[in-house]
Amino acid sequence: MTVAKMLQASDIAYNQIRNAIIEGDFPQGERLTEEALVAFCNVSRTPVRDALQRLDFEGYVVSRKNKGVWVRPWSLEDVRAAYQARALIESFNAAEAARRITPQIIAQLEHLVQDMEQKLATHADNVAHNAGDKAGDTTRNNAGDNISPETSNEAGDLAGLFLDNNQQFHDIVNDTGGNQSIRNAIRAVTPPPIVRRTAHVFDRKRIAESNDHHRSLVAAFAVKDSTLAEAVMRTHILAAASSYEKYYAE
Amino acid sequence: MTVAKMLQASDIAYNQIRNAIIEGDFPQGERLTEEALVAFCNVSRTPVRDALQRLDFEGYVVSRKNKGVWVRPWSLEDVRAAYQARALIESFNAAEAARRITPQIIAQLEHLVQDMEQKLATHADNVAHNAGDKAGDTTRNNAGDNISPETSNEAGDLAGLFLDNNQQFHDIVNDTGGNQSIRNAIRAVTPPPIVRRTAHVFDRKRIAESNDHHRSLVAAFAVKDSTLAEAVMRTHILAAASSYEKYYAE
DNA sequence: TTACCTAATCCTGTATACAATATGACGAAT
DNA sequence: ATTCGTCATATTGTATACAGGATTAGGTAA
Repeated sequence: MTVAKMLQASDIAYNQIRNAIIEGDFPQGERLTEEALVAFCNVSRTPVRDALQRLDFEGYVVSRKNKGVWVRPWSLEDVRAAYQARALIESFNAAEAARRITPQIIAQLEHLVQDMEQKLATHADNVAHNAGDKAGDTTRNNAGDNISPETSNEAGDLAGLFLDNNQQFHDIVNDTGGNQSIRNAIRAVTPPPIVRRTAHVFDRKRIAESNDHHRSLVAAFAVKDSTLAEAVMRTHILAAASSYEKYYAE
Repeated sequence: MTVAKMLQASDIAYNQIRNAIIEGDFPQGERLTEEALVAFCNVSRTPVRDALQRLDFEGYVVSRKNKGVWVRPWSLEDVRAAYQARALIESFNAAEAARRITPQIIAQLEHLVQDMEQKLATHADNVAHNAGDKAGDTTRNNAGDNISPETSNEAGDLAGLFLDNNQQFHDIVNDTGGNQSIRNAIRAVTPPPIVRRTAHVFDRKRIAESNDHHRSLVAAFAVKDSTLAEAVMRTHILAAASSYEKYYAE
């Protein structure tokens, strides 16, 4: 019995505002008044305020007490810092994941790698950047019983497909590390706006390269080589940072 | 002109609930209904909900959508994980701090070390554990123009004095590292409830030892030895974890 | 007795009116 | 002309009433 998942107002607000920021409808640095967002989302101020607090935590907006909320600007320096931090923490966690890995998890990762490979073979280059607001499940916090979807694209362009695939891959690896604090730290240094922007910067060649990193990581896991896993993960993340820099240098 | 700082309702709720959790008035695992907190704090549900969202982010409570909020239980395993993560990230940041250090910052750190040394000399052992709710300034988010006080004890026992001193020391070092993402990550793996609990576990000998670590760190900074600074910081944090484990083994 | 269904109750989510604070414009005094 | 103070306006913070989902108790059927 599929009951047509009912979305709560705070989730509607969260999804719509987040999506507008990602799509650039609300430019960086722009002020977001609650009143305007109420009109934009068709919900009341209470869920809008809830959503803004979440978006603040996740780095989409900056909020100043009694003043208001602005779309968070990300300087190149900010992005560099985020990737540097992520390289440190996520590679550390990859080493631990290599120690705890199981055949089942390896199979899941392998499936994702092959899936992406197939998509690379069958899809044409950059089609369009439509990220629908297709009402996924929601999460209230980072430890609830609902799992955040982070979904964005289901039949979209290659970059969107890669974004989802990559997200799933990293989620599995990060979970395998097993340390909840590390997971929180990774979340803190993996700002969704940047991940999304970076993915959309990737061309076919870069996506293929990234998938190759995933394949190498699976190979390291298969022999439980934690040192190699750590190095591959660091390479994978720093390469993404490099691509981002290169793209924005133009 | 000191105008007797006016506290907003959401801050009152935040401070009172947090303090009650720290003091153990709300035991781990206990459910906190909004209604009860309204009575406890004498503010309405709106600021109570704001406070709960903040406390959720900071690890004081866990929140489940449409269900409610519970005081977060910290298992020994959770604490171990937090310290392991903190050792990784904060020591990395200490290395960067060593590269960016200035004479002014060294002077500040030195002052804190000497201040603590004097307190060690003049204060008697464990007096009492009173952590007043003395209405400090507040912060809305982690990037606002208000600075979080994190104050807890001004004329209290030695452990309380150490807690403040230690907090200030680490804040300065962490800020010196300069990478905002790393700072966020450190925040994510430095759960205030655990830091406070650990500090109250420290006896005079452990406090002195900890202050010695601070002194060693300052020495490493003075010669800009980033490798040494990293190692000292790791030692400092893992030693705290060890003390915590030892204490709770009894 | 046990499993399941129903209904009453509790509690969280939402809307909205009101209060307090910040912002900007206008005018007076220097 | 410039600075400062005051007032009007805009916007955030708070209180509270209402709506809807979740939990539990009671009762009925197997």
